[in-house]
Amino acid sequence: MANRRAPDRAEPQDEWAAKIAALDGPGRAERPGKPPITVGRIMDAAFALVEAEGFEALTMRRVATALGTGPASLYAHVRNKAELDELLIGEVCARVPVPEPDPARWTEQMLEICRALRDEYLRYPGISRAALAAAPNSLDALRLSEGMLTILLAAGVPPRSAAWAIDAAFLYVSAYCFEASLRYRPDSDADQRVLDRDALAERYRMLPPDRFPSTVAHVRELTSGEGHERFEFTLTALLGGLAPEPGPGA
Amino acid sequence: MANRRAPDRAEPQDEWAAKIAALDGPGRAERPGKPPITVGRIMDAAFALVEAEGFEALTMRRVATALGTGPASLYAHVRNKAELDELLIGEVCARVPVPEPDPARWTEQMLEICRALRDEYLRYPGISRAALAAAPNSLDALRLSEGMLTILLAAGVPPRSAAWAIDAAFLYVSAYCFEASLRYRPDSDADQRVLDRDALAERYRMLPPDRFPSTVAHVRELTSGEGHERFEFTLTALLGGLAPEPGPGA
DNA sequence: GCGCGACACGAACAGCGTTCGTCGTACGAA
DNA sequence: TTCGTACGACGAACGCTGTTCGTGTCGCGC
Repeated sequence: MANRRAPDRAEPQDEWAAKIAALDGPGRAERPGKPPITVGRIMDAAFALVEAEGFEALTMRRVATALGTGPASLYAHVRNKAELDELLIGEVCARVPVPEPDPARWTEQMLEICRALRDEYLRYPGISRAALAAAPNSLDALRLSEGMLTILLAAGVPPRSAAWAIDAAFLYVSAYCFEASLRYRPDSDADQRVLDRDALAERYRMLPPDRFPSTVAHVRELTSGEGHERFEFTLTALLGGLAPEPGPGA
Repeated sequence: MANRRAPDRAEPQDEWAAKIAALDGPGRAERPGKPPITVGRIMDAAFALVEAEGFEALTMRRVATALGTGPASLYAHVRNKAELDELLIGEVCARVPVPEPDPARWTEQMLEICRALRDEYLRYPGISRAALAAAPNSLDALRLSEGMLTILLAAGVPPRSAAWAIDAAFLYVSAYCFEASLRYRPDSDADQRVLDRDALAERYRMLPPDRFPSTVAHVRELTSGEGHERFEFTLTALLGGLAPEPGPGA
């Protein structure tokens, strides 16, 4: 009864409560005396694997091998691969600092959070795919959400707009990183489906101008964007639409 | 030599040219006299499968079974599962109508395209995951991109902003549909990881108010959004940041 | 010293994408 | 008409995935 494996349907609400209760406990208590297999060790191995070879290489078997054991051993500490994914995303979110709200700098503060999350995602190529699926299910992600919400509310953004904008920002950051991790695959020459900018521009230029006049006329703009300029552009535009009315009324 | 299977590295530029050249040919010419296995029949079976059981069920084996054959037979007409995915995404994009640019209604016209694409994506649950990977590699997707670009340029949006906004809009629509297809899984009771709105609100309310003050104070806004209100909100905000200066200057 | 429970693990199952080699057939050449 | 050939279709298999069952083995409490 104690170890009863939940039917994957009724229990999660209880687990959620347990997670919340554990908030005040010793965070991530890892006894240094014990050498055996742990959730922490599993996560470390998983992170190392993703960092080195990308999210596609994150396999229960490979994690187990990295830990010097078989795949079955992992399932005593992690219910699923999906749960492992969620744990990784949670840890990534936990690493993102949330600044104290400063209403004068709310846009910049939002960008700081998104940038930090982006960099953390990009450090583990492809991991954002898991984030797209698991985003709102983690307490650590909720911590980020809470931080953003506080910043936006303090800046005077209406609650509904703030809530929806946070959702959109999360979604965009994840999708951006996912796409970036596809484009930016240095080693794996196996599946070079995505093109670098020059090849893309070349392809655009090959298009028939009568059918794609705007595209061929603006190849440069379509393929422009150094570093994370597009990232900044999109989030700035998104947040710009939220600008509250600071002056006359309240 | 004629049937030389490309090393997956050098040829795609030629294939791209071939696709462009085929633009003027008889579109999707499918001889009604021949009953054998065709790319068209493969795509039809694939669409039916995804529509009925979601993108996860889209398997080479299942497509082959639906066609009354073995999986190996498909590889004569489709190089990869990835190529099959791209074909499906292309077909989906091809179904989205692109309106004639009307500078007075540019925002609404952009929304029309995005809504049509969204509905097409949502008709095939989870297919947008493939879109996130394959977006800019298809001529049909480029047709949409061209249409949006023309609309934005005609409205006076600066080219660089237009190009980047189109990218962001594509990305958002795909990510939105991907997330929606996760939340909205009617039949499969196997993996009920994602919660409906009530359960989510309940979880939010269980949070400790001292740690998540803004979240618990605005549960209603965080879980609100009937239908596609969030979709409209985000795209409107994104496009709102592009509003050109129609008046004084040029 | 003994027993019991919890943890670890080897082996296996079902399914995936993909490839190899063979088979059948249908068409062009003689 | 008959043969040769070439090509589309396919059965079987490979290596991989996530996951589970039953067994083993270790260490702690009594």
